[in-house]
Amino acid sequence: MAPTEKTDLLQGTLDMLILKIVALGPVHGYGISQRIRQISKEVLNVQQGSLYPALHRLEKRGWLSAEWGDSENGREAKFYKLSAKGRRQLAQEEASWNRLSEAVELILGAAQQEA
Amino acid sequence: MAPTEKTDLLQGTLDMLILKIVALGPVHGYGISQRIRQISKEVLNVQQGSLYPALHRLEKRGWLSAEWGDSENGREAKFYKLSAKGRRQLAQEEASWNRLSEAVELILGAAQQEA
DNA sequence: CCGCAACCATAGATTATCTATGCATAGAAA
DNA sequence: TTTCTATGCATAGATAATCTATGGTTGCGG
Repeated sequence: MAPTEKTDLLQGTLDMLILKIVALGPVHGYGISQRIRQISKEVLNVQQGSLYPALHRLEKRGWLSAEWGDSENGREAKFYKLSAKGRRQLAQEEASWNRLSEAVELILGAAQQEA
Repeated sequence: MAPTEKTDLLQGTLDMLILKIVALGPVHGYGISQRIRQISKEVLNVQQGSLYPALHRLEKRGWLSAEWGDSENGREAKFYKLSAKGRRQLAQEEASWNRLSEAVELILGAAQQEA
């Protein structure tokens, strides 16, 4: 019930995470969620109900392109590739993340100060 | 218009930031937003429409207690103090933040790997 | 044949934050 | 004295992100 426990990821980072995974090489949707989980050591768990709408959103914005193909398990899967526009977007989002997370760290690192 | 630019803070961190600031000593609402802005070097800017509802939420959950008093500028202001429960909550949220932000860093740090 | 993992997808609920607005007062500036 | 700005609290409504809950298909191991 505690708000921090029911959140599987930090709001606002999903697009960046997806773009980053796709930047590592073409991959299908299901594989993206697997890699995010694996690389994050089981900490980040993207729900399918978050993943697929996000992928469609990113594609619609021209940051990803999609193409049907065969997965490693011999099944139909939609593979995504990063576009040049997507690469620029990823860079921007990384910069923004760094800026914001550093700012949060500043607050968390703030020590008691006497009046 | 880009989603990352219109965000003044990372979603989900506001409660933690407020609790942390209040943990530094009793402070009124307006002062909380000022300190967040100052300590974060003008990066984080909490809107009043986000701040006050958040304060009421935190108070209702028993993490903060409020009391009217006089501000440094001789004006009526509501001062907030952290409760024991709030202190525990803050610790939890910090732990959660660390876990999640480290996970994000793992993804961002992931390098190309050959198949 | 049955069940599960792999794959895609959408609808609706929940919730956080922002924008826009409103009000009141102290002090500086004009 | 009037006016503007900063200080201070507050709410309503819009926006948007993510989750929960579904639903479906197919390949493979038991």
